[in-house]
Amino acid sequence: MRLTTKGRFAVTAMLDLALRGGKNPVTLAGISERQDISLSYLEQLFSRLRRHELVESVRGPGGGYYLARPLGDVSVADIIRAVDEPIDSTQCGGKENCQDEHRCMTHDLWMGLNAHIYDYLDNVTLATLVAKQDECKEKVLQDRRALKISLVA
Amino acid sequence: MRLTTKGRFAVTAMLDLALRGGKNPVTLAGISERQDISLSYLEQLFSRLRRHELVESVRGPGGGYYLARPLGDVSVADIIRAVDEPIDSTQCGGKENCQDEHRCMTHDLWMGLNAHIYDYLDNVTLATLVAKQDECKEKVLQDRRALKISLVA
DNA sequence: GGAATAGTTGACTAAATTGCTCGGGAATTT
DNA sequence: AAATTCCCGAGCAATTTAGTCAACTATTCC
Repeated sequence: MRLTTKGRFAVTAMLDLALRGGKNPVTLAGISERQDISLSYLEQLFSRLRRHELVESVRGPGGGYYLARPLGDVSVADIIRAVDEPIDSTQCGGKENCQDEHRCMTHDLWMGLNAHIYDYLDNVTLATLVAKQDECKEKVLQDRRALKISLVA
Repeated sequence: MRLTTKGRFAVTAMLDLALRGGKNPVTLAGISERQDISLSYLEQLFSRLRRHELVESVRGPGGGYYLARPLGDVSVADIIRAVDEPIDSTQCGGKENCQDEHRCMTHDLWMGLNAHIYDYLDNVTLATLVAKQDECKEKVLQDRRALKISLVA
């Protein structure tokens, strides 16, 4: 599993999609502007997201992308898996011979670590993130209210 | 937090160090051979690990590296933090203005996710990995015994 | 039908990162 | 003194990241 800015961009974009996505599709141009990601890069990312059936597209005016599944069914791990190349995993390329001390070490252990991280990211869905987003918004409102009061007082 | 092959190499090397490290320092040449990582690359990685005080070095014949702390005090996150560049975190570069909807999203949420992953990796130490390694060895021995029995029978 | 909108695709590129070579040091042991 | 080993910097090929550009197709609206 690789965790790079690429995956971050993809998650951010998908989250934008999740937040804006009502009945109408969301345009890449809009995401590009709001999230400050270049349009062409988004095109590349969404090409993959579409091939992995995480989003669906509508062409023409009023078109754009929308999520192919409910928020709770799209995990962060799904998104990262979609935009990152297949990852050749370990250097021994799939030989599961645990006999050799080294293989066992580099292979098995790191894979276990990997699996655990995936496990976690598999359980963080867009729904989770949207919920947190709402929480955050709520907090901002509260802060503003508090600020107003302190200014008045 | 970035999770790349670089960090993987570093963790693998440190694990090798942990497994071999008795009273005598372990040479990079040895790690290089056992783990199939180029010596020069190891030198670069260990230069950072040393600067982060995760390892200590002894020069001259019979020299090498040894862990600067007990196994349980070196987490995978420590290692990755050491070899990966300071990571400029988010694009907004540290402005904590949650006011703006986008910043809040890309910044706060991803940072939370990050924190969670770190949280996990902070709790996986070399001691944890060594324990797993021993488990694995045990398994191999059992398998061999089973194989022997089935061959004899 | 024609214009505008948006996705689709492919080629190409600049910059950064990865992983490595080489060459020379400096410290330490024998 | 010689061998060993860490130390360090320059440089380099391959890959990845992030992006530009250009041509194309499907769709909607007029």
